[in-house]
Amino acid sequence: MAKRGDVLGLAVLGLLHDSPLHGYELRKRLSATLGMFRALSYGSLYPALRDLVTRGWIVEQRHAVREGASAPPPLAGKRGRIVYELTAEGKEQFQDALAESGPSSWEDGDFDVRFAFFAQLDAATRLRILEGRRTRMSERLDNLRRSFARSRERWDDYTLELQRHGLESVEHEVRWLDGLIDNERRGGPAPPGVPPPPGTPGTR
Amino acid sequence: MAKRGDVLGLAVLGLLHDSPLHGYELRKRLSATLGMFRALSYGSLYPALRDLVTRGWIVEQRHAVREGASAPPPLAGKRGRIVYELTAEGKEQFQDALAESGPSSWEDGDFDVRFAFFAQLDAATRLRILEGRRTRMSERLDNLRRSFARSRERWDDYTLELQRHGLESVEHEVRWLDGLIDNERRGGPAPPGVPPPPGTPGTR
DNA sequence: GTTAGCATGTAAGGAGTTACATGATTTT
DNA sequence: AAAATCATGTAACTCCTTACATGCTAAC
Repeated sequence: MAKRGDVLGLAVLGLLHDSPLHGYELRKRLSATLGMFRALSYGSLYPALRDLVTRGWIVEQRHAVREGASAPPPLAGKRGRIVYELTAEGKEQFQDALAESGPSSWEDGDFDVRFAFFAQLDAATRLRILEGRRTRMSERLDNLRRSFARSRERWDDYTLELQRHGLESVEHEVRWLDGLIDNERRGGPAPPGVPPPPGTPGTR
Repeated sequence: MAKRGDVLGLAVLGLLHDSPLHGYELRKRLSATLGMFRALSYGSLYPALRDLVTRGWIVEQRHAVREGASAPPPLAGKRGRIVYELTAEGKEQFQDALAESGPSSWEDGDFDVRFAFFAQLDAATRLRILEGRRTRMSERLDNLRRSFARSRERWDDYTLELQRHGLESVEHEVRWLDGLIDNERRGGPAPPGVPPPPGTPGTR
């Protein structure tokens, strides 16, 4: 990608892996899917695309008119769609970057994008990433719990409630990861709804 | 604050409202409490403090040595703690900015900080902010549900699972807000654990 | 023919991080 | 006396957004 930890670049290559797409469409998919629930701006996307072209990971195909248009006068100085396609080198880079299962891959943004393309990783790598993420989230949980216990008297009820809710969210995330790890270990190649470990026992 | 929507400035003023604090301590509290669970860097904090000083919202009190130290030779070119204290104007600014209950106050960062200082707002303003936030989150939920339904076939199981989990998190947030609004309407001045609406029914 | 949505781009700037640099105090 | 932690600060940089600007295509 542009650099180590360029989540956007990784996501774009991943989406282009299936089929070539133009910028506008890429934005829609990035916004709707990859844990990137907030709309990504064009001011971010287009420069990133140009960067990937410069690196040779993707190539442009310019189209002057709509797909349905009869005559395809390839380009006439006018502006049309620019469809991007993954190059062979882009594919390689994508696989390498995706399989990276070190500390950076358990951080929020990185993890989400990797998870979205999990189908393209082997089971062992998937497990390594999931377990790393779980450890990371457990650490966060411990910190929150400790700071929550410490601040019990210092803060008013609203601040405490905010912290309690944050704690709960992280606990939920850890349980989710537990389910996924379980599923993955069972050799279950896909998580169809993630059946919560039989009876959905108590909170911790 | 520095500008409309300066969450950090608002949070600092809020923490200083109780008692004067120095930068290092402020950072600890900001990291541990205000929904800002990730550690804030000094490279952000100190410039922000200087900015607030420039505006006259806070003032510096320099201390050359530790509190326990005998002689307090106020300052001798050496470096010591700098304790910041809210000015009268700072208090005003804080109250005004905190009570701002328009669209920006229902965005992620803004909402969390305002919520943390809810005790200092009147019940009507609290309710307005909570309801705005709830509407905002419901919108987000609708978008996610629509995009989830639309993409059912386009995506593999992992991507779908990621979206499902995101959806679930937002649903959880909406239920949390419902509880808080309920509580607030009942005149309940504080949320002691937020009793989930009696039986904690099914997920949706 | 005009509005709405598709499509691409640039410039400026906001809000933060990392890496660096310094020094004081406390603990081992 | 060394190591850990407390404490403050700067410079460079990253990643993203906003506001602007352009033009094409479809629908009313």
